[in-house]
Amino acid sequence: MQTQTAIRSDISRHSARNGRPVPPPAFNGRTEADPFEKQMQLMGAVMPYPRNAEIFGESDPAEYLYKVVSGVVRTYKILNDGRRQIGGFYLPGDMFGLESGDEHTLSAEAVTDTKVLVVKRSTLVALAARDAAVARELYQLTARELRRTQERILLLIKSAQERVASFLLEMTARSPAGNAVELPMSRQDIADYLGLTIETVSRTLTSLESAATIEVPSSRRIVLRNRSALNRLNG
Amino acid sequence: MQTQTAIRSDISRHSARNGRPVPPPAFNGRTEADPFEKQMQLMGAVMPYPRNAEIFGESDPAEYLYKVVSGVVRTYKILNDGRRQIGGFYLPGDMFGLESGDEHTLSAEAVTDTKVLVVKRSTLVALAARDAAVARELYQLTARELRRTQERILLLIKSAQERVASFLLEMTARSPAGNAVELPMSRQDIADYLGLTIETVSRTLTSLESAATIEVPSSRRIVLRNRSALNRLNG
DNA sequence: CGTGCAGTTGAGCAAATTCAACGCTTGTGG
DNA sequence: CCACAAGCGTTGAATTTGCTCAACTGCACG
Repeated sequence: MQTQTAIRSDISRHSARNGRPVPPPAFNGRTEADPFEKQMQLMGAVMPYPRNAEIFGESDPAEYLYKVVSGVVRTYKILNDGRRQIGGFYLPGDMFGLESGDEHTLSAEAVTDTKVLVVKRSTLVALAARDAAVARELYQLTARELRRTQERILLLIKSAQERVASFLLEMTARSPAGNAVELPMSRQDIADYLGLTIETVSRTLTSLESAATIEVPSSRRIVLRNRSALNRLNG
Repeated sequence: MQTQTAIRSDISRHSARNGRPVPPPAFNGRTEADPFEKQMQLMGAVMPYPRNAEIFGESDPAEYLYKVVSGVVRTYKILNDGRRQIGGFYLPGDMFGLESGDEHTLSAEAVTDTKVLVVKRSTLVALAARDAAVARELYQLTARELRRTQERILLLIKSAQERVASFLLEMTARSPAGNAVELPMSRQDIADYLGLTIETVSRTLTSLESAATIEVPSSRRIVLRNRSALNRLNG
């Protein structure tokens, strides 16, 4: 049992701006502009969310699908004892809100100021019914999400060192390039993602640093010094 | 870090019988016979697998989809340090082998003597391209599996007591009825499913028993005596 | 009746958490 | 411009949890 985040105090400071959909601007996600992409953009609207704003809540009707245009999003669930488990971080180009059913099983918040492409699910589903390519894409997206989730499970049975190492490798792989990552999320976010406490995350990072595996020039910035050591930890 | 199963000795005793497909017999899964069901049965063949036989391996081409007709199946992955993580248990009526991509990410084995309906994935995908209802079904199945996997993640951040309690509740909910469950799997299987050791599982069960929350008349049989206590633990 | 396997139990230990204190940065108000 | 509060991150010490190693029981099978 661990404590993790209880109820976070800064959420309500920025309440979700339910602004009006604006016309989709130039899209700069990371995936190529395939037909599915284009459909999404035509059907959807880009919405801005300030840092820590809620994008949807745990039991909201799952009316929309979302794609990150810029910024970073986290999905999470609060357990009844107050702990928080983060389901995933979504970077530009990633889609989220794919759970089945009529209601979301997770909540979603903006980690940083974020722009999100929002598409009505029913529109997409209707389109999928007519266009097999769209249906296939929808299926693939979900299957990929499933695969990622299964990998998370493997993560969660490992030691703290292994979890942190895997996390760093994952984030580096998903970030622009090179051996350096700018982590957009707090230690608490990382801890709640990995199922650890902030203290353990912090300690693990310092221990990796003193082993010359990584460098931590500033708390949000990490440089990978010895990638093979990390890979060895990765299991 | 934990040890869990290293390499299990009894696997090779029963090698996978690659028997010839037999005509689908009367289907007795738990889901209703919708059109999708019927398609599956028409396209597929029921294959028998003896206890502990491998149904598919981790890097096998993901050529088929599977549905449990009778018996129980486990999917799992072996980590490079020898530990085993069980991805899930599949009871009659459940489908497995849904991961995306060309290769399976998990292996699958029969927990008990099992009959499995096997359907060529390409056949189903081709059908999905023509029939939107099938496509939708395929999507729904995957989305449901995703949801279940997300719930597993919540399980894995909890304490040993909570994990075992959740497991018992899950199995009871999925089993025929009543407050009693016949667990088809070994303690090792349970441990590798919950990310614990067999000792911890065993101790937790005895502790639940001495708290009068459950009864364990025989090691594979569990009676739930105080469901609300279990639910309280469930988080 | 002995062997092997599955499960339980116990004692010691290692890892991660809890509780607590402290430093650093940032933002705010006087 | 400075003082100070608040948030974030790090570090230390004590504690708890679950793991490791080991012994032992019950049971099935030859």
